[in-house]
Amino acid sequence: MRRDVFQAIADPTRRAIILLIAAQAMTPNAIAAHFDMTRQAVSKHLQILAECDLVTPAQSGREIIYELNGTKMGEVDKWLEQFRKIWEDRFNELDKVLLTIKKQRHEN
Amino acid sequence: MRRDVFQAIADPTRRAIILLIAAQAMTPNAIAAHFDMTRQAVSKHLQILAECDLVTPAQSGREIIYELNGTKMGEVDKWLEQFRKIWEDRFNELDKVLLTIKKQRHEN
DNA sequence: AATATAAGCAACTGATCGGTTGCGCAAAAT
DNA sequence: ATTTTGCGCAACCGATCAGTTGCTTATATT
Repeated sequence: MRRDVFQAIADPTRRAIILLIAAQAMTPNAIAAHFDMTRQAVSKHLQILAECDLVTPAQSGREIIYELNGTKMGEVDKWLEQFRKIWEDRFNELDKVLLTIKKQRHEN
Repeated sequence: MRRDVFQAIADPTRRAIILLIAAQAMTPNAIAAHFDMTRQAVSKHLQILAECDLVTPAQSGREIIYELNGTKMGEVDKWLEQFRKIWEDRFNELDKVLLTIKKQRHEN
């Protein structure tokens, strides 16, 4: 059971769920309605997301509302930080040739 | 064959490889020396990383030097961008109670 | 020319994954 | 009080995965 954030966001369905409840916290049934798959399947994904604290369940009567824990996403961001410098430097190297392309990137 | 960047960085070994060649471009054999696994296993990982352009092979005689394509990591960063606002807002909501914690976070 | 080395490719294997169906339980609705 | 609804849990299944061994090819070395 290696449940880290990276493995959690690897699945496209899981990413879609995250995006969905980012806008609005939801019950498993409500989430499942957005996908072509069983509630149980969605529940499994939610369980995985909950295991690594990407999502927090809040019981309300017989319903369980899952909401996004946005903070946890920072872990991925932190890992990415290591490379941010590299891909910035890479741009600096190609200064002359890619200067125009760089400009375009900043324009949109 | 769903070879997206997210699936690529899901594997811990793959992340380690990325980190390794980020510092220094390497041949499969050189990379394999850093892990407790066969060269072929590493080669498979490299193939996956290459398939989604996270890594670029450069033939040099009979050797193939794999180097990191840092730019590609931006795709993950772009996806993360959607949530950056959320996890910043979350902090603003909890203003009073978490102010001290926020301070601690900024101190280290 | 013979040998050693670097690497990709193919076939196989056990483990994990994403999904299903079927069940039991507790909260709402009737 | 009975039924419906929302949910988690468990067992099962086919597909994919991470790793292995064995082979071939091509470039260096001797």
